[in-house]
Amino acid sequence: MDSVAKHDSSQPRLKLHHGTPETLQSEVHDHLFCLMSRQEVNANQVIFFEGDPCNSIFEVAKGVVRIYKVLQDGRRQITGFLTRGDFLGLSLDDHYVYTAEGVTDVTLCRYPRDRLEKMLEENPRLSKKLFGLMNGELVSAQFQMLLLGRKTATEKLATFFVQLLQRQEGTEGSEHILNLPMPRGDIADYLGVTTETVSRTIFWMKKVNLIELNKTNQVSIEDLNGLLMLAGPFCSSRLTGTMLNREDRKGITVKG
Amino acid sequence: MDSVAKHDSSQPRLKLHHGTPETLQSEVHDHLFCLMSRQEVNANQVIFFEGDPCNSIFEVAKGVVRIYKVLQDGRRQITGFLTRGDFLGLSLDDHYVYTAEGVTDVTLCRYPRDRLEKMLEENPRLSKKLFGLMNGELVSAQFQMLLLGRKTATEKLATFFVQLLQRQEGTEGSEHILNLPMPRGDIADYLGVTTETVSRTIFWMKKVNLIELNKTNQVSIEDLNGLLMLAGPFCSSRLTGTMLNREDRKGITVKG
DNA sequence: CGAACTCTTGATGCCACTCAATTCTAGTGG
DNA sequence: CCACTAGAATTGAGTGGCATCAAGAGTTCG
Repeated sequence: MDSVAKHDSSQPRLKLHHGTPETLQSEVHDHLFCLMSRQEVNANQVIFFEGDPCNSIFEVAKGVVRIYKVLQDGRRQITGFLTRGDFLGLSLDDHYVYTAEGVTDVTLCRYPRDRLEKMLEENPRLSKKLFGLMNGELVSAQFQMLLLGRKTATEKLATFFVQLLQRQEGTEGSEHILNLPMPRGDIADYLGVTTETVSRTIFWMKKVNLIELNKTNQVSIEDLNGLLMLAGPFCSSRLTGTMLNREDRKGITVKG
Repeated sequence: MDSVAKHDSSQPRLKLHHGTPETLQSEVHDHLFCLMSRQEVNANQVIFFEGDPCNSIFEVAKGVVRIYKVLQDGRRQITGFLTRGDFLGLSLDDHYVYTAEGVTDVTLCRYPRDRLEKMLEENPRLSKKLFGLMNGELVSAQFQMLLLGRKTATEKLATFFVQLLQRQEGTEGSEHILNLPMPRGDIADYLGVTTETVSRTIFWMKKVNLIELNKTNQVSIEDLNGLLMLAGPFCSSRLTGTMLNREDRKGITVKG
């Protein structure tokens, strides 16, 4: 096979899942097409539990999935929201290391793990692509650790909005309309804060004209630069270009 | 060169880096032996900066390395401490995504990235091994997100101690002596707290007889079960076996 | 022995959590 | 079409865990 990518590249999309170019997903998908079976999952339905034997690997075709880990007393940390093209359960472990649930109704492509692994060994190209996928996840995991350990609630929310914007870049006609398919509690558990804090922070952002709240699940971005400043320049390794120092950020913070 | 591992394997080690069996490292090491060059790094010396062009990949042969990301104002999040057998800069990106420094004096094996990548494409076995390595890192990154987002300072410290114990399992004669090669500030930036909090928490643990403080950089574990309870049952996916509920943990917390 | 650390300890303050009440929203059945 | 209801989101008041600021005590090393 020649070196030209097979998949549709008609429109110049900038969609960056977890910092990984979309080309990867498509190519993996092509490679695995033969193994695929479909699966539908309802909102809030569990796809698999942490600790379940890992027989299948999934690709999200439609909808949003949350993956998370919990402590015994119920404290939950959502480690990612997965959308079209993202992979679920991608590991060499015998057991899933996190629980996966639908946020919305979800359509999944399901690949049997044993056959996938066999293909991996036989096909270096595929192997490299999956390697790239995992790498992207690792990179975004490190960004998330920075966020969880060192950012304030406001900065966390700002970063989250910027992340979502990057993801849906090019997919929506309106550039600064941001949909929030997940409830506040999910956002909170993703950012390591409480729902109340999410709510209050969103209100604050509205007050200082960073965003506007259209519906409960939809905000419009009024001041992208302001958000970027709050989020910090490296919020997901691309999109920034502008280096900004602390003073600038402070300027935003007191503005309202 | 034959297939027998080159480095010392005289004693039955159970060392689990980031949840990955040590066998992986050895095998990768053997595969890459031909490419290797050595490099010495002093304590607190930078190995590479985040954003530097990524021409080399490193394996830690001796010493401890910290990898971290920073915000503009200097807030730092350490995303990992790497020891013998761990890989540095393992990614397909053109630039390093974190900064790496020696905690102690460090000896590194250095592999040129381009040649490593070529080998990856030609050698599915090697590819699979590296895949496993990355997978392990991803798994521990998810544990760390749970820790950073949802655990209290005390639980964080307890988890950290248990992690270190697992790592040095089998390498030391004395089972419950724990060495802390890194300063308090590093521990703080790894756990998302301040040095003061680390200091106070360690003192508290001593007070309630969970640990004993031998030297500044060495503690002895007096009550491993107590630590495990505080850390939570899944603190790094193995070693636990015992499921414990909230009440038990509370019991510990008030004990002193 | 003193300089420069790192680590500890104390006092105070604030951000975000907790608890609680109200409002909003979406879905249901009359 | 409009109550009615359950769950989600917001809002408010009060608290507490951890950060901040500031000394003081060890430790290392020339």
